[in-house]
Order: sequence, then C-alpha cells, then structure tokens
Amino acid sequence: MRRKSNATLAARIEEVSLAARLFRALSDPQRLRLLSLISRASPEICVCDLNNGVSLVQPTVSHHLRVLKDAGLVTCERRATWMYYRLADGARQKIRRALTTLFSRKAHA
Amino acid sequence: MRRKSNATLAARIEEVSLAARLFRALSDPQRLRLLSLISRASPEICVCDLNNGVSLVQPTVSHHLRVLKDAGLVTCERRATWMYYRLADGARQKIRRALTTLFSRKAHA
DNA sequence: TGTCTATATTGACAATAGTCAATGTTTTGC
DNA sequence: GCAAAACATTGACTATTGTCAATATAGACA
Repeated sequence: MRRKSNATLAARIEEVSLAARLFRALSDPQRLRLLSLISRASPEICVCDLNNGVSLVQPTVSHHLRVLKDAGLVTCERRATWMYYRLADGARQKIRRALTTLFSRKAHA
Repeated sequence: MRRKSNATLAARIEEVSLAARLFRALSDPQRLRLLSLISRASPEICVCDLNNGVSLVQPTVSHHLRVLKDAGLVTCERRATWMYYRLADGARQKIRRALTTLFSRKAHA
C-alpha cells in the first residue's frame, strides 16, 4: 500500500504555505522584539509595557500584536482597560514543527 | 559584577535583526518549497531540477535562490554549465539559534 | 451621562518584495 | 571564434508591508 497520494501532496503544499505564514510573522525586527518581550514575561505582559519596550507609536505596536495573534503565536486577554498578551500554548512547538516539515527527508511527495 | 552592559544590549539588537532577516528568507511559500527541495537533495541539486520543481520562471527561481544564499541558508557551486545548490553547513543550527535567542529567558537586557 | 485612559481600527503613504520579459554572462562543443 | 545551453542580472510592474496620524471603541470612575 502506497503511503503518498494526491491528498497528502495537497496537504504538504498547505503545510508549506502555513509555515511560510508563520515565518512571515517572525520576519520583522520590531515584531520579533515584541514577541521576545512577551515570551519572557511571566507569564503575561501589558500592552502599555510593550509600548514602552519599542520605539514605535501605539497603533503600530497594536498592528504588530495583531499579526502575532493572527499567526497563533500569542493570545491576549482583557482585564479592565488593560490588555495582557502572552505566548500562545505550543507556540514554540508550532515553529519547531514548521521547521521539521521543511527539513525532514521523508515528508517529500 | 554585572553581566549585562550596553555593549551586550547592542549585540542583542543586532541578534534580533539577524534573526528577522533569517525568518524573512523563510517567509515565502515558493522559497520554502525550493529550500525544502534543496534540503532533501543528497546532498545537492541542480538548478534545472529546481526550475522543474516549482511553477515559476527561471529568473524568479534564480532570485529566490539568491535570497536563500544571502541568508546563509544554502551554498552553491558551479560544475560545467550547471549550478548545484546544497544546504549550508549549520543552516538548521542557525535557525535553531535564532529561535533560542528569541525565546530564552536569560538573554534579555 | 460624561470624561478620561488604554487599546484597536482606519486611511494614507513610502518602502519593500515577488514576478516576469528581456538581456547579460559563463561554459561547452563544434 | 561561434552558437547553444544554463544560469544570473536588470528593469518594470504590481502587491504587500511597516509606519504614522486621526479616529473609534471599550472600560473605569466621578
């Protein structure tokens, strides 16, 4: 029984596309700095602190946070007037899996 | 004796910038597919095979290969009229190190 | 209700990036 | 040297992205 089919090929193309979107979220220095600040928080950090952490105006920070959230790398929660961001569960694993997909020998169609 | 100084802060900013550049090279699906083809080759692959591997014209493939090379992810070598690309030594480690920089708790200034 | 604070969204703009056609460069073989 | 093949580079065009100013939204509190 063959292990590869058109279905898995299509799935692999989708995987590559997902991986690319993930890496794109990581491809800006300011966004990387924000993610770094978030990932080192214990376990969360207020947006106001993030605003102070980079040399960008507030709407730009908000934009980057949205990109990180859309990529599934962070989650946020509102408490009172403040928004708290934290690393999403399995964010590191998600990236590691993307790399595995990229480099593993067997996965090729 | 304090372990962090302005010098290491500057170094960290540079590290973040480098990491972002690395991830940017990985942020395009077609380029990711090319890198995937290269990484699965044993141990190298001819550009003509890469051209057949994606649905892009030759100059576009050449452009993507240059981006990958500039990022230090692949190397190439000419033999006769053919160019052979292979994964750069330590390409995986380079990415892994970028992720470590990004997520490690201690490295923050 | 109204005001203040924190954050998000919208709109505009410049810069960057992906793509292709056309052209250039290098090597081979006659 | 010349023609052909393999690959790279250039130039042009469009789409996407990062940034900011202006505005909107949501919650706290008087």
